[in-house]
Amino acid sequence: MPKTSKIKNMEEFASVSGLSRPTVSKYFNDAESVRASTRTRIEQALEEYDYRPNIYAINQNRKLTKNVGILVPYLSDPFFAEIARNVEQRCIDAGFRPTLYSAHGDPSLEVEILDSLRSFKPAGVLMAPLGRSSIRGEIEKFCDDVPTVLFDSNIPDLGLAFVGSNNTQFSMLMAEYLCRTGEPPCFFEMQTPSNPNANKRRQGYLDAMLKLGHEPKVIKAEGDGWAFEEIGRRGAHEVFKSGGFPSKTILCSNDRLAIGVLTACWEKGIRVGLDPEASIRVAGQDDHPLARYTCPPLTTIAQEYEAISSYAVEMLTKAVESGEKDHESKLFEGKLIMRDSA
Amino acid sequence: MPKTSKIKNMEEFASVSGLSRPTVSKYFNDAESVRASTRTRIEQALEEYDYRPNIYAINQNRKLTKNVGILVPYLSDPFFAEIARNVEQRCIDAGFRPTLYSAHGDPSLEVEILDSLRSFKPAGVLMAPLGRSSIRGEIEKFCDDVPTVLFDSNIPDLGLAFVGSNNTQFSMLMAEYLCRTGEPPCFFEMQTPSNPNANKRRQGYLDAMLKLGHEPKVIKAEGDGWAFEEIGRRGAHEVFKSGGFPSKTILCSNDRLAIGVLTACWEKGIRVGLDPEASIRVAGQDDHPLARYTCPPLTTIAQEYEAISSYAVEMLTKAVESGEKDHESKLFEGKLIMRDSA
DNA sequence: GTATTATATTTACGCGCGTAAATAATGGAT
DNA sequence: ATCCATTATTTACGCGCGTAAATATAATAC
Repeated sequence: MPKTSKIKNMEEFASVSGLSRPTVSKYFNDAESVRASTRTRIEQALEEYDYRPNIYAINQNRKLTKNVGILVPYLSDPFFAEIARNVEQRCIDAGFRPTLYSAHGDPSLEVEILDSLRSFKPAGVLMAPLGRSSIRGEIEKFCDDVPTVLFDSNIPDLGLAFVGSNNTQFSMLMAEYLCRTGEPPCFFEMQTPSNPNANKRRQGYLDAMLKLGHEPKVIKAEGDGWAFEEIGRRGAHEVFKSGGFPSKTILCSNDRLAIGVLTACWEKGIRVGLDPEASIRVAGQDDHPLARYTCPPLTTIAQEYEAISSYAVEMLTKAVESGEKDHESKLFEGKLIMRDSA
Repeated sequence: MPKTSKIKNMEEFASVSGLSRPTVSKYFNDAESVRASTRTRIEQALEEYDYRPNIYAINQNRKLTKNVGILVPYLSDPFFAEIARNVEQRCIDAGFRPTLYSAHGDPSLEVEILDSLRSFKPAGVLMAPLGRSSIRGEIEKFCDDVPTVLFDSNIPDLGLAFVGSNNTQFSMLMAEYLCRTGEPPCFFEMQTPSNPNANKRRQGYLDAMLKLGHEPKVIKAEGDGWAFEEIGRRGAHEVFKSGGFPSKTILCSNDRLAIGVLTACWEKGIRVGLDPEASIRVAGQDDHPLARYTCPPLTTIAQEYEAISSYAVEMLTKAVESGEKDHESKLFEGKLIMRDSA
């Protein structure tokens, strides 16, 4: 395959493939828009001469690009890494060119990213907001300008749509399971949770306990930021110091917190799990990629990663194509994943 | 701040700030290149009118953009997420515009990304290759065209530079520590490791054992892909079935594998750690973000995340600015992180 | 104040492509 | 062969900016 001479631009490429530039241009915008015989000629020339249209020149003149921005709050969190991977793939499948960004837990960086995203003229943006600490005003302005679908964490009435999990149901489901199988759980969470999902989860717990006639007990761990495991570990140690948990069953607001609690238990010599020798049960929520590998493996609620991803991208595609702007909201239920920790 | 009228292009912006377009253009290319008084005028106008140059038009005419591509093999692996975050930040500090990509463990996707990266005309690329399964030819062609610094996993003689860890030293250090403090370790690794670092680590173990006069014992876990924890878990169970590990000390090729081994031990009811009741010691390598939170917390070798990141970006910056092409290689030593697992 | 730099303006061209309109060629059906 | 509908070509303009050269202006030195 001797790529004879370097092709510099579409003009040259058109001439070596024996066509005119506008025709070739049409092909690159939509391969189906040219006659089959023409398509073959272009594709043959493409194999022989390896030419790619200059993306900068392309996008300069297109009102709308095929770019899609994906923004998550914290990419080092495997949960977001995993969902971002999913979303990215769906975007490619839908014919977009996704680019991945992480706010690294910093609200001002989040706004900065949105700002630079603007100049990319994206067809749309898929965004999991930082949550509590997000600067609503700036995000709102962005959503006004760019078709944006929110996922994971909602900001009421913002964007084209919100796709996420029914966090209230998550905690209810788990609380009911825990009540059914042992001592009613207490609820362990961060004092200043980083996003509103945590509030929904607490509420779900409270609702379930009320419904089942048990007294709810909420315990809060101090700490800020995204080092959830450490916050969970320290928080649990604090609780141990001041008399221990009010129940032998601990429902954690999320898996990473639960992982920290497990570590604290280990450090205290407290055996966790279902077997008779264990004195405590611990459960999480999210089905973190490593939840299956904790000791004991963590009982949790699985998010519908794939359903959320595909639905979010579907929403965006629909909105981009139709230009509609009616706000929609879709919540997926979680599934109980029973493992050995509870 | 009444952003009076929408500014469409640099011409308009120049006129509202009372300057000529070429001057404004100079400012955006390098703010220091214009007189201080001019700079202030532009920046004042910038606050009033919010205008951003069209990045597509900019990059079309620049021979070299300020874009930098960052490519890692698997972003859902917290190790790579963490190092990518570091590298990204360094790039921003160095005045680049980084964009993050993950090959998601797929060699063909890796090549595809490089291919699309090409059309971005990046000033440079920072790449952690997939390793064993990388398609050398394609990557070589890419490195010929684009200034590329490899990190984490080396491909001999490719790119401007390689920056990574001294993996041989990692295993030697750990093996020596383990020998000093208990029964000499056996080495647990994947049968088909996903990158050449694993080979260096095995060699380091072999060297250390030879030097200390112990018989080395290498155990291989079956399995392919990036689900290291599962491979480690299954592999350990296989070993247990066929008589158990040849030593009470297990040095794992990496932390994720070790996490799987810990899980298998838990499932087998085997107590791991330093305390007298424990029957097995397990150590890992990498200082995975969650290594501190396993039960027991994992003794491991810490990679110099930040040193590697900053050195890699430094190499790239130097090469981009000077245009030099001499291949350089820099390895950082690891530090022993003693925790309770060994 | 004049000479010397440093910086800004004017003018003009080019980048690689989208896109529109008028025209020409092609292909299939009758 | 004829007509009509598709599809390709020709021509031409514009996008927003980089960039170069010649010129004009401002800042600094003496």
